[in-house]
Amino acid sequence: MSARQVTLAEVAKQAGVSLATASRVLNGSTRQVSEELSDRVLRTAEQLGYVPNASAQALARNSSSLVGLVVHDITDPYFSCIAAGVTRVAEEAGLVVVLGTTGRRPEREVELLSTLRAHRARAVVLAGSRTTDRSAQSRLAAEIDAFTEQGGRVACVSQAKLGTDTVVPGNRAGGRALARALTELGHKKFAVLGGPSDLFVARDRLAGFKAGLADAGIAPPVVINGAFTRDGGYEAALELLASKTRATCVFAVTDVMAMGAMAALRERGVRVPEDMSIAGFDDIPTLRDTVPALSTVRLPLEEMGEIAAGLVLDAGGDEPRTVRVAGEVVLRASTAHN
Amino acid sequence: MSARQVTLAEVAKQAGVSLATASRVLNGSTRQVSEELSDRVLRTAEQLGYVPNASAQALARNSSSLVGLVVHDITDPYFSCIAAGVTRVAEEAGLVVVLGTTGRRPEREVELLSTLRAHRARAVVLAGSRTTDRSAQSRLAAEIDAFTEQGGRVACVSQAKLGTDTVVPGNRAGGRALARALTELGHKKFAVLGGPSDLFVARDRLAGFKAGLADAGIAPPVVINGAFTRDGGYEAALELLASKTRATCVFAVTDVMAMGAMAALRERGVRVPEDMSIAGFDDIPTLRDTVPALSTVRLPLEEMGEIAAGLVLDAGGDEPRTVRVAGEVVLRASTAHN
DNA sequence: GGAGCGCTGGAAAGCGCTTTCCCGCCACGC
DNA sequence: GCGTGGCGGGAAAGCGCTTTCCAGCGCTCC
Repeated sequence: MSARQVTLAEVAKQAGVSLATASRVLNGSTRQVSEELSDRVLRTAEQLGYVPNASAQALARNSSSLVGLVVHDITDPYFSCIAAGVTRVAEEAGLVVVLGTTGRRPEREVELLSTLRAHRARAVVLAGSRTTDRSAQSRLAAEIDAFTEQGGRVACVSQAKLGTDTVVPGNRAGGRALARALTELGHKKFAVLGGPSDLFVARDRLAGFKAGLADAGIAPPVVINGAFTRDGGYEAALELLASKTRATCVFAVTDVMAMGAMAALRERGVRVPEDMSIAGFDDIPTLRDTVPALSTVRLPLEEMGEIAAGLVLDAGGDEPRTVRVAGEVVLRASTAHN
Repeated sequence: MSARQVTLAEVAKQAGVSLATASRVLNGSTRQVSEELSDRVLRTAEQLGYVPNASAQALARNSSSLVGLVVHDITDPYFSCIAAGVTRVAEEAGLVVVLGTTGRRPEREVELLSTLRAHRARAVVLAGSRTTDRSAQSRLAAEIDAFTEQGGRVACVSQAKLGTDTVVPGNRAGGRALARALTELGHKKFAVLGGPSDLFVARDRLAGFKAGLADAGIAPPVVINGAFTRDGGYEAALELLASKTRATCVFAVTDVMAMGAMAALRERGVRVPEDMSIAGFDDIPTLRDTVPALSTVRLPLEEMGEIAAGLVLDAGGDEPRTVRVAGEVVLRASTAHN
């Protein structure tokens, strides 16, 4: 194995031109090369099966064709949708996506960023949501600085106070609109399965929801925090039931949590929506066919990924840019009139 | 921006040692370095925030720390689960995962492999399923050869006759076992929503299913082919209904297709499982909470990703290895006695 | 008709790192 | 006492590419 690798030098020699000329032909430089030589080089390269060594190019050019993508958990459809958007844009731009997963550990995010820096990634999209953990935040900020210092660009999806380009979904506005829609169905007593309290996304959705209830002059909801996962929703729902709170409508800050919650309700014989209405947030495509269909706030997740990738790939000014993406309330069968 | 990048040379100079020594300290070489110098180098590196330039390392060592992962569609939970397994193992090994998506275009797979080759990726996991398309296969095989020639390793998930390491899920056996389980429920008339006819995964599951029916002395099923997606399942189910076939049980070769099919049935007023039983294949975790709960064949998807990554990362002999992974029939509420 | 210019091609200097090779030093053994 | 290894340190030769700089050439323009 390991047959000698074809190098530019070999192509050049075979084609009877200099290294410089071969390089110019095979990698669109500004310089012109006569058609004759150009043809010869192209043909030889083709024939030898030449593939440029990306590491060498990266080293010589001091910039690679790597784009980082950092998510908490790629099996979470929220992230996989964003990932799809990011990869599409990156691939169109001829770049290659490096996927890192943090497992929701903030320090892992820092590590990944550092690795990406080592690889001289040209840009990074941070899709994991920020937390209120001060020290984690500051270490992350330091890494981000180091990264941008080096000429790399960084964009975040969802809330971030990191001075980077950001795609901000309308978490608060969405939560608020959802609350209003639900009050219009006649509900008066709400509960919220709120995700980890230190997560900005969760906090914003909750805050918006509370504001929406307040708008309608309705009492604040009972809030039960839990993990940002299916199981988190499940546990939180059980806790809600155990607490004997008399809510008629539950808002889970995530579709995935809502799924877990519905499972819990079902197990306990609570019918949705007859006994309890439930709504989520995100409108995960994979979950659209569930029964009862989940009321939620639709976020254009793939598009958000695309936007983030777009931001991070075209240079832009020094000003951090912010793109707001609105959520749209979608009422389906999981919420009923009360 | 773009403050000068800290290089090994600077660290070495600051620490008052040679480049060689600094390199040896900072990248576990076989050579020993005295504790004193070692400490000095480490401290200086730390202090200067030195991060090795991965491209330069890759170039000098002629091997990178990149692992490729090629999937058709990262939003498909089947692939995202596998991706999770692959990334976990790769990250534990200190490697970095490059994610490529093909959008189910075979030529894109070839392109990606070529890109990965350019990056001197040390290994690639091909998770997309193979088709019967001869020419696409042969071009892919050529790229795989080129890749391995260069010292890279390749592993495939699911059926592949490509001479690479492979993780083979028990598609046929699973289909067969499922068929038997369903006949034991008393069903006699089956339909299959079969996915694209040129896809090995689909064919195998179908073939196994047919074999299982034959085992039970039951007539072959009506087969309706469609795309390997939710919408494919939806369309196929509509077609099935339109065909007036009198099946009491439908097998969709994929959970995702089964979801689409259930949606179609529901829309048409066909109750599951009362009027029609339905089963899928894969046991996608995200879909486990659907109602009615989907009967299926469970595949340990994440584990399959882990295994594939494991195969591809530890050198192994020249013999292509094959790891078989069994599917386990899980009957739930979507299939009823007949 | 010669100075100046634009254009193409090639030589060569890096890019930041690894690794070979060599050198000096210090036991150690006879 | 002196050859012999072994060992830690450094100089320097690459790894495969890009890009600067220069040389040569055919023009145009006074």
